[in-house]
Amino acid sequence: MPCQSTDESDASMRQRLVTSLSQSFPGSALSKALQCMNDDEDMSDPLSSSCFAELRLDKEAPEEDDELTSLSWLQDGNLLKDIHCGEDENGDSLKENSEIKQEYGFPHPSHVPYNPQKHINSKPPYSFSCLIFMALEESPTKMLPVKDIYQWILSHFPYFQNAPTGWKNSVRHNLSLNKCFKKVDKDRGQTIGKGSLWCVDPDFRPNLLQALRKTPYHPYHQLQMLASPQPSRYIQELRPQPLAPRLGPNSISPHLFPFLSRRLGGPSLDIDSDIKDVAQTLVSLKSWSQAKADNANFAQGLKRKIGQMPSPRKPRGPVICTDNPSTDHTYSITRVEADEDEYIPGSPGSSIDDEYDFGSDDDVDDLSDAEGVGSRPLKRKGDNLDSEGESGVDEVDGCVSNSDGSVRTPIKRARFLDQAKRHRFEETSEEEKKKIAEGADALLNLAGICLSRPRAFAFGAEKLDGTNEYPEDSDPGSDSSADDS
DNA sequence: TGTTACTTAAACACTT
DNA sequence: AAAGTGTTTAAGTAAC
Repeated sequence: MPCQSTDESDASMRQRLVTSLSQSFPGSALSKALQCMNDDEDMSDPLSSSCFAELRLDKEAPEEDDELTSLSWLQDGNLLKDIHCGEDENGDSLKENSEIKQEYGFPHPSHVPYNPQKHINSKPPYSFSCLIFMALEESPTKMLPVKDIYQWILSHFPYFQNAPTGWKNSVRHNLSLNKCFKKVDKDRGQTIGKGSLWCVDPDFRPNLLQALRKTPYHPYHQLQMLASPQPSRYIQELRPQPLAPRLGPNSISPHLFPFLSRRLGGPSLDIDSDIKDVAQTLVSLKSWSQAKADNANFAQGLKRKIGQMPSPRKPRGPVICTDNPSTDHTYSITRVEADEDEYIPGSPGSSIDDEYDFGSDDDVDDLSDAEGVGSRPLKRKGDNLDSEGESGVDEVDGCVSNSDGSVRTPIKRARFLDQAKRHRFEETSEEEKKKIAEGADALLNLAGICLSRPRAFAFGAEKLDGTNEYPEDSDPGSDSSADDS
């Protein structure tokens, strides 16, 4: 399934990209930024400043087959299965259409950026608790009756408009059972008719943020942010630590996607700056793809290095409060410790972000928190006693029991901290691996997108209105090497 | 293989 | 009484 190749010069490619994106975002800062960049012809090798610079200059892969440069190895492992090339007369990729027409109710394919307004047949990749959380967070008062939660979900995820009504039951079920949500006291004079107002329990908000971070398709939120001049606070809080973030399969490389990455990882809320970043990234990707074709060792070395990395299916958890899934946001969650590292919503450096910081030397305690050392058992709503079999904490000596029933005593905590230190050392010594992994993640992302939607650049080319119109021939992988794969 | 997270379905009580 | 809401139980799937 060869992709269309292009003989266009980089300049003309850039021009077409600018034109297309400008049309997609008429009058926006992005258009201006693109035009500004277009006027500035001095686009000196943007690759050199990206994470791929190191990959491109990799000299350690002299042997093996040349066809690796064609990225065909991506397909060897069926990584690109179900990915098709081509467009229909409307400019939509055939792949896109095939997904729209896919059988109803299936989970959204992981290799395609999720657009809830477009992939209306795809089951949203968010759990109900995440959906409820988003609804509540986007509410001005941070509290909603179930009816309005239904409405928010319906309006933001049209999938549910045709879904069986059972999903409403699931929403209510979640509200009832999920400890992250609680009813607002009725004595506040609200007259909302039936039922109560529901809100997020502040104690568990970090858990929900964490859960949302763990879900793929953060870019959806990023796009929402672009469209919204004042993004919801929780979106801002979805960011990881800027220092040496761990990138998961769906994470954004700060080098390749500075805009998205900054949205997830940086404090800046300078929209224009970010838009310019994403525009530059788009052009950089094109330049990168051409530079890549010139280097026969590129993909080969990348492949070899990826082989040293953990399985791509295994999430390397960009964001975790703990390694223990039970400490997430579930019905039996463990509370994020507020005593040692009190969570202050929206405040920089609050606990929700600490788990990202592997870059400082004094963050072992942060790690410990991230591992749930300071976690506290969760009691079910209305319960005065810990549930049978649930983890518990000894309030006297601070021993913490894990969800597996083991108790983390102070001694165990010390051992654990030692493990955390060792882990961090390994992290440091694996610095190169991490960089390669970041590049690999981004490359897989890029390759999947470029082959499935040959005129799209990751998430950046998606229109803010969600209509998915892509710049023509802006595909960084549409060079001949990738076409043959 | 067992555990956990999550979804889905269903029943039932309560409220408006 | 009907509809909506809230709670609870149970079964099933998927990932780890």
